[in-house]
Amino acid sequence: MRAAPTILHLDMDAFFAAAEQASKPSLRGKPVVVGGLGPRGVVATASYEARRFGIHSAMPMGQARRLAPNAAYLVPRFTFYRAISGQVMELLGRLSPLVEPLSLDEAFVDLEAGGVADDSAGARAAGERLRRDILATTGLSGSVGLAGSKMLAKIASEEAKPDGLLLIEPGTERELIGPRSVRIIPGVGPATGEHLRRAGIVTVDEVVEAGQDELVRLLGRAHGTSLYAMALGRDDRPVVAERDAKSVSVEDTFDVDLHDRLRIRLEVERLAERCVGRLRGSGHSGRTIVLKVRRYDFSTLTRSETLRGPTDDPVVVREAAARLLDLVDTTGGVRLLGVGVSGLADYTQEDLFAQAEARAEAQAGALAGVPAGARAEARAEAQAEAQAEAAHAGARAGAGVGAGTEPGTETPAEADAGARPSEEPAAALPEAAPRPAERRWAPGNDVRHAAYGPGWVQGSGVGRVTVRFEEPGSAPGRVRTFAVDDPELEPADPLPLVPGGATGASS
DNA sequence: TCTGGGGTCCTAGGACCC
DNA sequence: TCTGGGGTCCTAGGACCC
Repeated sequence: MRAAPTILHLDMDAFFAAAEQASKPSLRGKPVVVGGLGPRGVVATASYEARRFGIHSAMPMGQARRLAPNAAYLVPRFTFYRAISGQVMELLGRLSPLVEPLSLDEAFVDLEAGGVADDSAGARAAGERLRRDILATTGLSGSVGLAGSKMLAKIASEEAKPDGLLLIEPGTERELIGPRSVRIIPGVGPATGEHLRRAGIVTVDEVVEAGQDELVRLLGRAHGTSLYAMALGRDDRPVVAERDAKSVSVEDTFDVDLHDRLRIRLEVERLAERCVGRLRGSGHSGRTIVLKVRRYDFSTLTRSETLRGPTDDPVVVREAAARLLDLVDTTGGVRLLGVGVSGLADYTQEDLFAQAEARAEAQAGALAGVPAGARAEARAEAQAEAQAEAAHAGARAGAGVGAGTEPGTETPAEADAGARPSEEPAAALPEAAPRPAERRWAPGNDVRHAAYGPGWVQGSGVGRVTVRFEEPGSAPGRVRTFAVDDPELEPADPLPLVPGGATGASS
């Protein structure tokens, strides 16, 4: 807790929905819901107009549609949001070298480290200027919290929403948060909140009264001590600019439960390859393979296997995932499958492949007649050896591989593309299907018509697609309907929200 | 039309080692 | 002769966040 409120927390207001409203004039002032549009979709973001109907993040789409049948329902366009996020993060970077992004729409900034503010007046001025700059360059509003610690800055931005700024003067935090619900403290969710309520603890002041020992008894060592400190306003966590990724994972929920064991296995293998594509894209290899299975009854289990050394070989990961699947009873059906890799090492091993392959082949030959699992293990071990040697020899293995690609940033389409590494040993897998019409013409996607110009998909079905022709700077536009295979209509990139601005989106 | 996808951190038990 | 006591790694599950 520092003496001046120089930690800033920025949170963009209803980010995905606001970006859609900014890019689609006819939706401004209207309820907009962004999220999965399939039978098992949930709300990612609801515009403030939609929130008035009771719609909120993580709500099942079906429920949202019942509450607001006339709202606009759109698929998320991550490439577009990422481009806007990049503009915002760039503005934050001008304030300080210490910027800690928490997601596409949220970040901490250490103003003191940037030398832009060392007291309340300076911090407030920097926050107000930032909000103006964000509006000018993106057309969107963000809320700013300023305080002497991360926790309080985050609480402040939440209180300031929407489109506001709140500065918590150091020394006033106890009176501000004391009477409030414990749920305002980041990290206290539904389960912890309920746990505390049953112990008679509802407000932040009551957390303080309970004392550290009681909280540790109720919540465990780490959670108990940190909650007690937070309730007292004590939080010395620094703003950290670079945080290393700890894991990479991909998962799919299926529109209908999967029962066929072969199909389940095939999906696991595809997920494993997609996961490796992302792993490599981020310049990592990893040692622990995790399989996640959500069953028909929503019960979720994970099975993991730790290899002798890190790998980014699609075959090794695929075979490990398949072995893990053998440990799982899928009777009754499966609604979600996921594959992840953790225990990440900071390099890829592309230049080690030749060695590893040669070794693995030699060993596989020696192991003829040994079960597949054992062969894969031998292969992983051979790789681990090759890697250890390379690391020892140069410590520069894989430097620069995957440059320019951030982890976890693909759109579904990009992820699909990345799912098939060029070394691709998965010839046995079916070819990627062409993008189905439902995806190509998903509601919200940008299009361009040879005669009518830029617009966006309002809806599609039974061989037709309805397009509204408007763009960020235009007046609300008109709607026209076309055949889904109309040669004059094609998908398009998002247009800049602000004249002269760049979206950076190219896909 | 009940419940996404990508993460982080913590706990707890057993194995293993000194 | 009723069993030690830590660390560390691995696995599984759960809470939480956006």
